[in-house]
Amino acid sequence: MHLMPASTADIGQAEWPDYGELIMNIKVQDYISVFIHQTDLKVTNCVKERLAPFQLAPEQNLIMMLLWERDGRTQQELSERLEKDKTNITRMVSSLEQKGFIKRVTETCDRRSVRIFLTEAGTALQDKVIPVIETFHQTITAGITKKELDEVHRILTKMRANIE
Amino acid sequence: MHLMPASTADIGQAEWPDYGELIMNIKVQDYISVFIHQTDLKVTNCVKERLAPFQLAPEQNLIMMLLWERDGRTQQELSERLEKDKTNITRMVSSLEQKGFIKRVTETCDRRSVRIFLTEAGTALQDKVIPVIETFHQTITAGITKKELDEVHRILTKMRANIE
DNA sequence: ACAAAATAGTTGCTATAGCAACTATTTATA
DNA sequence: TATAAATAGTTGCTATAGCAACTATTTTGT
Repeated sequence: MHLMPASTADIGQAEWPDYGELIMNIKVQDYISVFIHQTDLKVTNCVKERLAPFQLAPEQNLIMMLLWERDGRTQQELSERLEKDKTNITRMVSSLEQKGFIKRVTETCDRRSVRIFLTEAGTALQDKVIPVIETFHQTITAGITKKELDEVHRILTKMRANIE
Repeated sequence: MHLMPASTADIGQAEWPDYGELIMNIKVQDYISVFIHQTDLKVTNCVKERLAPFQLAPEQNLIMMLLWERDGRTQQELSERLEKDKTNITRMVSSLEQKGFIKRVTETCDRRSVRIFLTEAGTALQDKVIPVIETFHQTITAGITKKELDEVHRILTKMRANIE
């Protein structure tokens, strides 16, 4: 029984649009999808702030993390690992290239592919950024047990499965 | 102890970049923030698909839901209710206006404000869209108990609080 | 009453996301 | 082998998000 926002669902009433004028405390935030979205925005903004000193946007940072692990990956590889559209990868890689953190090298044996390598500046960033990311994750999960995190993960996974 | 992705955190090792080459199953998805983000994208895309037949984008739909409850709201009001930047509201309202779902009326007693009213087309949309949204929420929460939803809500709220 | 401050909206910029359509290159196949 | 199909990447378009800076209007404070 979760079709309606929690505030009305527990008292088991009819469809909410019918009494929109009567119960004014209905909020779109009561929809779990909206709540997840707003949470995501707050989380992303926090990461954005913390990475701003390094000229690294949050999603660009994910690319850098993969490259710090091992560079010379193709955009295709980055796209698969990050589960992002290849067009987004193209644009993020372009941005990282403009900032001088990576360079693109066309693959000789398959000239369709581009391999991404870290520049010195890009490599140097690792020791500064990784601690920031770790501190962020310590902060956001403070006072939350592994069991609770697993529970959130499990239920969000179920929601993903529910919508295919 | 959640600074590292779950796969390495349980065995209590040092910083992950140091053995990136050895343990290849580290995924950025193991970070709860990334997982939440990807979940949000999947959820949003599902809503987007279901609302596409009505020429309504997901966030535009939230504005419509507030207006179906009661129209004549100012953009300021919409901004506060949806916790969105006023610039986003301006652009979403412009889009809804272009599609002919709403009209803007400048407030006579305070000519800085604009009140948003539904057009006939916008009003007519309610009966078609609300069932789609309700079905979506039934679908995404299928097999998930109220207790589980509350737990997710509680823990996500704690994460929000952790980052202010 | 008048200047300063606050408020409501708009526009420009960057970053992200995802679809469609395109180029270039490689592979598969008749 | 010539052609079709697949693959890698790019560009254009729309939608969202948030910051900075701007206009217009109203309210405050002296």
